[in-house]
Amino acid sequence: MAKKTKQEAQETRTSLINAAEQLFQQRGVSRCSLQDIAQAAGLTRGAIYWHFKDKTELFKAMMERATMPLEEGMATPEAALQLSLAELRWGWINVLHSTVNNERTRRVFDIAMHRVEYSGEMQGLQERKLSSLRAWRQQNQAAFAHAVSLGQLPASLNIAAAAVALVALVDGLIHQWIMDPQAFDLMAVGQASVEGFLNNLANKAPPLLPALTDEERLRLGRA
Amino acid sequence: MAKKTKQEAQETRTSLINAAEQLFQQRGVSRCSLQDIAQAAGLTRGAIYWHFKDKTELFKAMMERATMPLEEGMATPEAALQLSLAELRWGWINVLHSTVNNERTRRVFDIAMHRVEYSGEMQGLQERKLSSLRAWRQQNQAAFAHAVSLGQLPASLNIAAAAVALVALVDGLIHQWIMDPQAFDLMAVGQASVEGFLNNLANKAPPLLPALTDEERLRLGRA
DNA sequence: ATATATACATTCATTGGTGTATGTATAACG
DNA sequence: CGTTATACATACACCAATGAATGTATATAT
Repeated sequence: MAKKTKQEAQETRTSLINAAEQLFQQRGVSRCSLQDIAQAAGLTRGAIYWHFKDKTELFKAMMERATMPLEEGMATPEAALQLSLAELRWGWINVLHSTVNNERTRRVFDIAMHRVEYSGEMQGLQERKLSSLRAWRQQNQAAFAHAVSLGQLPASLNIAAAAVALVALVDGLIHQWIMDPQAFDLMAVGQASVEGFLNNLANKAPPLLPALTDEERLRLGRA
Repeated sequence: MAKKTKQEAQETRTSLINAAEQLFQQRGVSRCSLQDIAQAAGLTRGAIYWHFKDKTELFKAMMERATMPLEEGMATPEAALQLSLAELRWGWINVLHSTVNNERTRRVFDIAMHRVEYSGEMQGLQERKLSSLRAWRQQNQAAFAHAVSLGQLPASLNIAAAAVALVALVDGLIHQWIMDPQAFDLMAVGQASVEGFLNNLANKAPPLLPALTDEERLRLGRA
């Protein structure tokens, strides 16, 4: 077959990634062959091996294309030190928004969460995800520290724990929603949850719950 | 080779599951063969095919063994209607506790979250997980409704959204901790988060954050 | 005590997938 | 306008893994 224009070559590359994205989600990464992907794109394995070293590299390219725009939305570590709580909320809302409204983001989240095994060659991707998580925690913690310095939040606040919890909250919401999108309105519940969380960091209401009883503490002792 | 006692047969069965549990976590489910598992258990594939139909059934048996004790800890739908917030908190703390202290629970969570693809034969397992999630939400929502009826929580509370958020919070915390256990103390942060969440459901503090600006709302309009 | 079902081990046939080597028509370049 | 690098398609060799078939020694039931 004939050589294509550089322009056309890029188009086949993206169409390969598109096909991979679809099939990865449908059948799982390890359960669809390069043959399947090439065929779905109307090409052959030759095209894949020309553009990518192997399936792992194809997968990485697919992830990169989808996560790059999201990571650009993150503040730099220095900028995070000046982040206001309103800006922090805005960042989270943006994440939720692109999760709900960007089909590609949704698909790739689904793939990253349920259709791939993070072992062997893919191990590096989990560490990448981990460092991304750490960055989110850092950003939130910095914003909390800033709010404390402004007196918006009490100095007694455990900002590290609060950052972990807020990241967990949103991550968990997205997780649940990807699994079952019609279970709830991610934008509505997400926005309310984040705002509720942030608002409640400031107040010192009397605890509704009594402390754990001695018996309960004891029962935690056994494995 | 010789026939074994029923007692011994059960022991080989569990040792097969043990080996699978280890290898699934280390290499990922699809990346370790039945040969690998049998060998790790000091047996052959014959033993596996005797006790299990195929790898999927072996996997299911492994999951079942680990998740059964956890699901027993859940209240029945009728009992959930009478659940107090303190009992709800106790349930969550128990989940956190067995996540931290039970090595098997930890391993299986790791496998279920990062070392398996929920496609094809495994699809059913995702739906199982989904129904489990729904059950948790239902249980929490019922407890919230009960607390509202007792006047402990305001009638204006969106109990469905609150249930979603609380499940997401704990799920997200466990998720993050499994990925990076030394990042934070799951028991401490988890307990504080759950208690904070529940306590804050009751109060009506003035919002710290201003409403979204018109410009922000506009920016959400575009994809 | 004999027969039968059990609890595996061993062997075999098949296959789906990978990586590479090779072919080839044509853009791109000088 | 000829040459070369490009952008694939095609063909080939090579497992690694599966599932089923078969073998076999011994609990277990009767």
